[in-house]
This record gives sequence, structure tokens and C-alpha cells, in this order.
Amino acid sequence: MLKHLFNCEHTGRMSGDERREQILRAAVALFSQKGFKGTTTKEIASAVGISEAMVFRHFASKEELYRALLDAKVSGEDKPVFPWETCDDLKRAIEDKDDLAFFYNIALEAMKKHQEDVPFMRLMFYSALEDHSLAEQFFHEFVSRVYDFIGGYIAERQRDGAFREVDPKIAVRAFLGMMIHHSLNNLLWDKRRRLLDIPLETAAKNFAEIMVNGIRA
Amino acid sequence: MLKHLFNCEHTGRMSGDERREQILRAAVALFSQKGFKGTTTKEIASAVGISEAMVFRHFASKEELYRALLDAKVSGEDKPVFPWETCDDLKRAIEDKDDLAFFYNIALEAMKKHQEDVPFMRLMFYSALEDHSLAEQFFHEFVSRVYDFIGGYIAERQRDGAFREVDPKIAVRAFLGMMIHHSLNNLLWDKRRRLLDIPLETAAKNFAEIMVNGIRA
DNA sequence: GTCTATATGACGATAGAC
DNA sequence: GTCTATCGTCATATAGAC
Repeated sequence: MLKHLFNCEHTGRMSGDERREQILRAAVALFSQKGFKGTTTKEIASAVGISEAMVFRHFASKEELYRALLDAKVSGEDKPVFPWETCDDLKRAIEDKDDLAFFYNIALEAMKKHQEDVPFMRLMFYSALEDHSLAEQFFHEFVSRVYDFIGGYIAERQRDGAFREVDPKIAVRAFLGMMIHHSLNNLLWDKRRRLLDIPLETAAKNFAEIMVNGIRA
Repeated sequence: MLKHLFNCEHTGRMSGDERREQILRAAVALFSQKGFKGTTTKEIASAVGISEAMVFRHFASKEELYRALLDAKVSGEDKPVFPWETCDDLKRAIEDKDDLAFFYNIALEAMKKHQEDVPFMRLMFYSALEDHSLAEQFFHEFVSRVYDFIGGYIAERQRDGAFREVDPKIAVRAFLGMMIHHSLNNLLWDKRRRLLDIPLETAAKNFAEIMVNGIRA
């Protein structure tokens, strides 16, 4: 029944690594929905379609499974990519010193990512509340780079005389606040319960305008 | 040992209601730290200094205790108070149409509240993640009033020609985002782990300035 | 109202057969 | 690698004495 997921056709049986990945995928979905304590190893096992004992063959404990999963998400192959590494519009905005396009593209790319990987967002949020150390690691490796990048751009534009005197870190906090809070609202409440249901492009455009006007010289 | 907490001196014994409140207080602290699943009835009982059985005499189930606690927080005596009902500086700002003071006082009062009632904030976030219905109720009764209030002020100032054309709801979302995101950062990470550690007054001042400049005509 | 004692079941984790 | 069976522990909840 799960044959179509198998990668090891030559053996006709699931390889260790494949099974491991399969368990991790199921665990991500469940932990992100119900948190660490709210998820049982039995649920994870039956989501994969194997016995509970198999979970403990691949991971010594529930805790280790959780850490492996966070670790893979945070520093693994599908680790978060920074918008400025992939988004051509953003690169162009920086070259052109087009402030509006700069903030617009960052906001849009970030909120798109949030929307695409809701489980990851929920996982991070749960981790932060439950105070798992890997959430801290993530926020200090990833978020501090975001602060440096956006803050660096603001500082540069201040030297140009385009932006007024304001602590770049505080400006970044304000800007991230707009978009992260917006994503959080979208992610925690489904469409019919939203106080504000607008396309991401509209949100990004408005946030960028408020930001640029807000710190313009 | 807990005698100093007793309110019923004439009987020399804890009254039912007092005991109930005591259990609720302990439960708030624990649920807010570790979430619903992460907290045990045994912990709650020993935090109060009573046996587990007593918890179940006052509340039929753990679930009912949790709901009672959310209900009391959301609509009870210590329910959230709106800044514009108590803050004189804010009332004056509205009368004077002092936009900067308007946003500054809202931000400051709100973030002060967040800081004073961290357990409540954490409870709400846990509830939102765990999808407890009372969190929804809160956000639609309380938050929608905040949107109406701030959005109403913005709309009025747009009619005055002081603010540019922008969807007031989106402007409110942006402004709430700044301060809620800032509070969230303060609440999730202690001082030594913060990327940005500034007085609330500084944050409020900067957020208000960005907001007012951001939507000024 | 408060306790001790306990029922009942779920959970994480292990043993051992195949 | 996979299973069934099971262990020990802890959780929620109840019974019944004082």
C-alpha cells in the first residue's frame, strides 16, 4: 500500500535511511500539530504504518527523534534559505537602492515561505514555548543574520541620507513584526476566522510603504 | 504554612471558593509554563499543597479546569482592560488629535500589560497552537475591538486629511505586529538571549514614529 | 473538606521470536 | 528489519475513611 514511497526497488524492502526519513516526515506533521507532549510515539508509528517498536529502533527515545527532526529542519538539507540568496528582484532592488522594492520583496518572500511551510512555523513556535534548545539555536543563527542583513541595508541608506536617524535594529524589529505577526495570524486561524484576509502581495506592499515612509529622512 | 493566604479567618478553614481560586491560580502558572498536555494534575495539586483528589472535587476533569481558567482570564473579573479606558494620556492624545502620542501610549500600555501578565500571554499562545476554542473567542471579542478602536481613529484622521489613503485594518495589523512581536520576543527569551534589549518606552516611541510617518499624508 | 488508597488506562521503552 | 508481547511508570480519575 505504501510501495509507491519506496526508494529501494532492488531489495523490495524499505532501507533504513528511507524508513528513518519516513518516520521523520510523519513526526514533523504530528509534532507541529500537537506539540511534543501532545504527540505519542504510537501515533507516529501508525501514521507511518509500522509498529511502535520500529520507531525506537531508529531513534533511541522520543526526545532524540524530536531533536533529530528539529536539527534536520534547522540545519539539514531543507534548511531555511535566505530570500536575498534566491530572489532576483531583491538583488536588483539592492543594486538600484530601490527601498520600496527592497522591503516589498523581503516581506513577500518571507511570508510566502511562512505559508509554504506551516508545519515548520508551528514547530518553531511550539519549541519556543516549550523552550527546546534548538529553537534558541535557530533563532540566533538564522534571525540574527536577518537582522544583520536588513539592518545593514538600513544603515547604508542612512549614510546615503535617504533614511533618518533611527536604530536600525529597532527598525528591523518593527518590520519583522509586521510580517511575522501577519503570518502568525494567517497560520493560527483559518480563512473564515480571520480578521484580515488579504493577498500576501497586498500585505507586503502596504508593510513596505509604511516602513519606507516611516524611516525616510 | 499557607495560613497567610487564607481569607476565611472566622472558620479557620479554607472555603470552597477560596480553595477553587487557589487551584486556578496555581494552574494558570503551570499551564502557561508547560501547556495543557505538559502539565499534570499532580503538579497542580502539590503546587497548592493539597492532594490530587481535591483538584477533582473542585473540577470534574483536567479539561474543565483548563476551560474554567481560560474563561476566568478572558471574561472574568481580571479580564483584559482596554488602554483607552484607563490611560489619561491616551484620552488626551485623542482629544488633541496628537497622532504620535496616540500610537505611543497605545503601544506603551499594551506592551506594559504584556510584560505584567506573561502567564496570560503564554496561555493565549499555547491555546492558539493547541486550538482551544476559548482562545478563538478571546481573539474575536478582544482583538476585534482593538481593530475597531485603532482603525476608527485612523479613519477619522484620514477624513481630516492627516493620514494618506490606506486600509485602516492593514495599518492596524502593521502596528499591532510591531508591538506584539516585540512583546513576544521579550517573553520568549530572557534578557541575556535577546537580540534587542531596549526599554519599553524606547520601543513604543520608535514604533509610534514609524507608524505615524508611515501613514502620514 | 481532606485525606489515603487504588482503579484504569496510556505512555515510553524493551525483549525476544521470526 | 519487523513484529507481538510486555514491562514499569505515570496519568487521570474515583472510592471510601475520617
